[in-house]
Amino acid sequence: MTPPSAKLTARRKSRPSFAPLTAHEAELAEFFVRMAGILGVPRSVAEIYSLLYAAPAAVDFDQIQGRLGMSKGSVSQGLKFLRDQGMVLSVKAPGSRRERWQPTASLAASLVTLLRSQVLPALEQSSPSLDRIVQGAQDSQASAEVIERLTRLRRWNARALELFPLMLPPPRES
Amino acid sequence: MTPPSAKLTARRKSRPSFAPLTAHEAELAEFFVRMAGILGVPRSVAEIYSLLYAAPAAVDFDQIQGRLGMSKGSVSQGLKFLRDQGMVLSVKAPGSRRERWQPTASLAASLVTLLRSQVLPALEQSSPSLDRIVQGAQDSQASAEVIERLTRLRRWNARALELFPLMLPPPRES
DNA sequence: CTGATGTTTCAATAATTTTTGAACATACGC
DNA sequence: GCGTATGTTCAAAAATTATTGAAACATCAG
Repeated sequence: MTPPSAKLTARRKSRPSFAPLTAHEAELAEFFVRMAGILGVPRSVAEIYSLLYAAPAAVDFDQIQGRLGMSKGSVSQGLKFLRDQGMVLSVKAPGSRRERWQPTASLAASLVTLLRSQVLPALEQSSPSLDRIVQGAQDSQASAEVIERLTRLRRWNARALELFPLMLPPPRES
Repeated sequence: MTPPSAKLTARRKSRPSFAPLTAHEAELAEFFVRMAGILGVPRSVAEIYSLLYAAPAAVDFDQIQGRLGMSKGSVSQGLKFLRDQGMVLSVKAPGSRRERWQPTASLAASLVTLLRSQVLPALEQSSPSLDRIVQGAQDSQASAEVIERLTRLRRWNARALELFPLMLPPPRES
């Protein structure tokens, strides 16, 4: 599979053959993958972020694909996700169309954004539901115990809903 | 499929034909399912918990299976999960072998336990990894920027690891 | 003791999620 | 403006995760 001479096959693009991850890079990736897993973020996304996180400089599309050995589709979708979450940003080298990626400043902020994007919609959707449910429990002659439980649930939901926006201002446009 | 008369088929056990969920019960279940989804807890487990949560009294195995329309296997596994997380407990009616289930007192406490069970192992596993990684970055001449990032990551990890045990005493045996 | 009742186990199946790759769009350097 | 380097889309395949159901197991009432 490996061409005898790189020069011969490299007439056109000089496909660079990327280094596999170092042991440390792989270990860091496992860390990010584990943590991401808790929030339901797919492995490929965590791997991409990890690579950028430990990189000495911004990394371009082909390097990501090459070093992680994943498909173009995955890299594209993974970067889209990370971009949408505000976890990475791209810089363009002058005189090249190619984008190069790096993590944004604060991982903490990114995580809050990520959490918010998962939890907030659920909370919002639930608010009217919980109102109806508590109402229903009171109308039917539910036990005091159950009404107490449900009311507490609603209180939590409302409180979380207030609290979340305070944790960080919503991501602004660039 | 439906027998003409329940009495005829019910000679032996009087299979009780369970009521489907009320609208409010279903809505509450959706709430729990959504929230559980964030932590990767399967739908069936959330449904079981929800049923118990809104029930006026402890609920037995067959009722859970019947009202939720799920298999014995799912009910058994779901209860095992909830039991292991300390989210439900069983009471036995006297003179009956059958267990009846109800939610434990504090949902909040249960959630912390659940979170812990997901996050703690990841943190613990990661600790030595991160040490090695930071070490490696320093040994090789990584950029100050990267070393800074990795060091911060390790600090976080360590802090979280200290903090978690404080949030709630580990579940004690009964 | 024993047999029916109540529960667990687990291999097979179903459902869901993730990844791939080839076709399609875009825009930039020339 | 053209042609191609650069990225995106999306349907299909692969991988993962959840559910089922039948058989094994356990336990207690009689």
